Amino acid sequence: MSHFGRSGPPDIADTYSLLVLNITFRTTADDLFPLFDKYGKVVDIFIPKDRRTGDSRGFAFVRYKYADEAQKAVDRLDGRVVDGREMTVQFAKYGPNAERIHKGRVVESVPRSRSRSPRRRHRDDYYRDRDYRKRSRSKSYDRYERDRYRGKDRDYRRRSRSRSASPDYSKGQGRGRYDDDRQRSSSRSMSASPARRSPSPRKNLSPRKASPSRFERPGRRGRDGRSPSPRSVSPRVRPADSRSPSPARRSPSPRKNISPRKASPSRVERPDRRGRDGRSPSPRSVSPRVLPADSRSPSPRNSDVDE
DNA sequence: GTTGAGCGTT
Repeated sequence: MSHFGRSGPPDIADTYSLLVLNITFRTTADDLFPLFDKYGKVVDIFIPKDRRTGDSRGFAFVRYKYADEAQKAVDRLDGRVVDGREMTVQFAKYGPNAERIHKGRVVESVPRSRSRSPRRRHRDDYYRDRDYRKRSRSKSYDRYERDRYRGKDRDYRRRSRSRSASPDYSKGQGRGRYDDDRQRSSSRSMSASPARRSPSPRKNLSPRKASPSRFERPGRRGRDGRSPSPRSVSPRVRPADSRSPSPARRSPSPRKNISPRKASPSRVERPDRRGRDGRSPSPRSVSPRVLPADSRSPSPRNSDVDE
């Protein structure tokens, strides 16, 4: 039960919702309650869950009774490491009580310690979606549509951000994961210097921490920190493509290709977008014609141009 | 067992 015993939103007449982002997928309202309750009266905590899987989505809504307390919680708990993850606490913009917050002075009082600018776009989307829902007749259908659209949009944004290379690497964008993966992969060569992985590059602007690592649970932070991303699992492998014996032939097995001495730190971006996108759900070649050894067409053309 | 720059519950 995500709620505290009530089935549904409590009295939102005088409550102020806070949006808690970047929490672990296993963090529950019970875990967040003591944290937020310390700074004020928490009316309710709600953690949205996925309709399909039922798991947490990674964010939660904490309702405070008073705005000042909520703001204090935002100032204090924003950036706090919970369960090995740095959660982001801010006032909820969209929601049942958003109007109330907007009317009040809280909307302007938000310190916005961490400048998270790119958010207007989502707002637009949300409003657009909302409007669309009004026009739509089927509600449940719309829900699924929204979910689907959201996932797609999310993926697209991720790629865009990756290329944009925003200076504010809040979470490293998986850089640490890559390093870790590389390090583990090339166990023989310890060239990968893990010195670049900073625990928390962001500046903790919480001068006085009531309890820095009070609720931090030892031992659990390592599990989420190194979540292996499926994107970097296997580079594009071309089956049955032994033609064009170029000098730098890429052997079918990616493992061999990785030469230990070649410790070039140039992390080339793997254009795995199409791989993940699954643009071709239908196998273009169910039976990849196995090129016989005798019929190996030299094909001087560079077959690398696959883009 | 799986994700992650994200905004809501029958």
